[in-house]
Amino acid sequence: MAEDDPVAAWRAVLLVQDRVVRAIERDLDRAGLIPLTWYDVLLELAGVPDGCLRMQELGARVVLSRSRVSRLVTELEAEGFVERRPDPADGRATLATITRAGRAALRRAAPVYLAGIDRHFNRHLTAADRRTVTDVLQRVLDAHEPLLDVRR
Amino acid sequence: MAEDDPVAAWRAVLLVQDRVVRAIERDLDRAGLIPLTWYDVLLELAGVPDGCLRMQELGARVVLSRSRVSRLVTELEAEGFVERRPDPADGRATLATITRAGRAALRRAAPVYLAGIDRHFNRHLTAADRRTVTDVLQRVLDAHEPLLDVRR
DNA sequence: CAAGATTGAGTCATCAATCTTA
DNA sequence: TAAGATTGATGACTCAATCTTG
Repeated sequence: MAEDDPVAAWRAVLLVQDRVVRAIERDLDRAGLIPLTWYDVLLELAGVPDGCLRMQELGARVVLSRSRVSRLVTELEAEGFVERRPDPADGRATLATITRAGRAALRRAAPVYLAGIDRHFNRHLTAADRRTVTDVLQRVLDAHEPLLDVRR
Repeated sequence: MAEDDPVAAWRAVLLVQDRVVRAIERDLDRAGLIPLTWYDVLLELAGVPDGCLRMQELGARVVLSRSRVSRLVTELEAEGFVERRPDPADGRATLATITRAGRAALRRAAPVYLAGIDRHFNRHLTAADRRTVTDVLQRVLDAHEPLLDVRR
């Protein structure tokens, strides 16, 4: 078995990300729930005390560009899951706030999302494996963005 | 430190994939080399004995849909990096074959690509970490696609 | 009819330019 | 002048429908 392939670990990350994301998206779609990008945005907002974040902050926490987040928030607003309001502290900034309906949609999707992560990913790792993967990849991430922590 | 977050390891995979892919794409672009999707396709073709693969096989090895691969091969063909020919064994199938020019383009991009993987990913892992990540994620992959091996 | 590949049409995502406020 | 956010234009990607051969 060739353990010395310098690209194997990286290829594994690429392939696993692709297969697992597709699987979870399929699960959510089949259950008639919100798409994964909506879930990720709502989850970030729900995870912060006031339920609101500046557009920029939101973009940094998610794997999407600022402009994509802007369009996504427009869609979420149309659905009543998020509200936009100006930041009182800085007139240039916009705060996206999760609504009660947004939290409800998130709550409905959560079981399927968590079950998906479990079934398509966690199930195949021991607790120790998960810890190692988290720690190791956190170090990679630190090199790219020192302030981002994968643990919420 | 909260080691019990059931989503942390998965989030780490998501974020690392995004940050590292973007970094490598930027490196290739700055050096005036082929884009990452072209690299991946050419690499798969170069890695197989005859330098040719059925479109379907190619799609399965890369993180792209069959239709995307079809369009990509059209672009690569226009550039002279790949040739299409019918499979003599099955008239329905098309074989994509890497050309001499394709191998040359791959060879030119390889140093930047490999340096990117090293600088943006491998550098932050010990050899033991890499092995663990590879083995663990290979198990996840096996559950999705039993026949795909991350080691070439 | 099923398998393999390609194409038409539409969605997703980004970059660069623009608008607004600091 | 720069920072924050949005929009116009464009490219990347996918799904479903189609064409061809087994």
